Amino acid sequence: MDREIKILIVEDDHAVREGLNMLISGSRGFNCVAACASAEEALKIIPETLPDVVLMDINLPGMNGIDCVVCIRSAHPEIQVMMLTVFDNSEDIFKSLAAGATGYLLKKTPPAKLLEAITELVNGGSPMSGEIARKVVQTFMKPSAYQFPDANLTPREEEILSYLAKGYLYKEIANALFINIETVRTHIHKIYQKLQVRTRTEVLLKFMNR
Amino acid sequence: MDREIKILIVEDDHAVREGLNMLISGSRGFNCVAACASAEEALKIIPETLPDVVLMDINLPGMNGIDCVVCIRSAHPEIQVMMLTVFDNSEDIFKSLAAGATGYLLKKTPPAKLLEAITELVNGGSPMSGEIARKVVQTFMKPSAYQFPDANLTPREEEILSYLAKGYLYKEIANALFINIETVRTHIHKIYQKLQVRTRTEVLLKFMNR
DNA sequence: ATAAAAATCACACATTCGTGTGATTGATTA
DNA sequence: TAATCAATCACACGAATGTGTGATTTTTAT
Repeated sequence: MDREIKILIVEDDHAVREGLNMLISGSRGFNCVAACASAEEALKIIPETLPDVVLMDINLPGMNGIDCVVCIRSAHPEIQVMMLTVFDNSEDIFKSLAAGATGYLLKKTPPAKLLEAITELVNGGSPMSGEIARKVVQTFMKPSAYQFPDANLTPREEEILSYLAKGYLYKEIANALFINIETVRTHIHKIYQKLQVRTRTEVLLKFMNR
Repeated sequence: MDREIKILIVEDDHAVREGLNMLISGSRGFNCVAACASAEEALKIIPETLPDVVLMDINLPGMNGIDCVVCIRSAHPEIQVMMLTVFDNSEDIFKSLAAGATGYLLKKTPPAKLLEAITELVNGGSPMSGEIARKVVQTFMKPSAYQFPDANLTPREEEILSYLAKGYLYKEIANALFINIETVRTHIHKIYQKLQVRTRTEVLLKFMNR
């Protein structure tokens, strides 16, 4: 890890782009291999420059940053993409992560923190601004934290529920647990009563956020 | 934010517990209000001490740390819990977050980073060790994102799919769209072919991540 | 030791779901 | 204009699911 980190910037605002360029180029261990003003330009240059990290704005003319991430990651899965944007709304965050971004910083991040985050990114981390991380973490809380704990499911019921939620057929659950399918049906019947649902689909919807 | 941050430690290993206690007590702006060796002890002391932050080990005698988080958060939702453990397996991570923990650090975290993370926690962030954050972020990446957009669903099929994903029965979809249930079945049959699935549950699982 | 809870299996019935095949109508397009 | 596609409806069959009721065994808790 004593090689310079090759960075490519995608940012349509000229001033911001050049600011980032100077910051990176002027920092030991970091090398800015390109600074693009559009997603299209970046996609063209990436095969030639093969950066380690892409700093990606979301709001771009033409193709947006999130779709650009999809393109980059499908062609070069080893490239780490860090979103760098002013948007902190949930939709952008989760679309970005779903698209394959592994970091998400807000533009207000101070320069030193940005460089630190880039380093963490190439070292297998996923740096996020505080409020971003909180939103990400909170998505794990809702379903299981509110409804399920008070449903008072027994350990066995929890176990069967987990198979149910994975889409296993009753007979498959029975095979996996070495019990009769009738037993599976009995358990699921009780689970449904406790969770106040009537179908497997409703269970799935409870796992998600409605 | 000029008040001292009140911290409660739950950690069964005596040496680690005292080490943390000394670190916190010896740092300006941090105040260790209690250091407990078990979850039960913590639950008893919390109402008296009302900490801002709880540092929680997972592997504890008696009640484990994750269940302890559930108890704490249900009684005191304003208390922030940071897991502090040697375990970095996915199950512990996601159970902890589901239980309501908002931070997750590994024990190898250096003291300065730990204090920084506690500060970030009370400021609305969700500090995580690098490899933890990466695992969390990766759950949002969907391989299904490839198949869905290009599945070439017609507008009507998309519409019916949306009802399907909401858990509507076939007959309910038919009523909502003023069409015959047979038509619904035909559409769904084609949708399943295009999405390469065999059950409604598999569709839901495609919507989710894995 | 006894009561309660959890886990197991059984049977019957009705509903829902997924598949296969086929047909009609209207709109789009080559 | 002919071919294609989207949307509609129909029928039949089997698989899977959900419900109700009841029973036995094991484990846990009081």
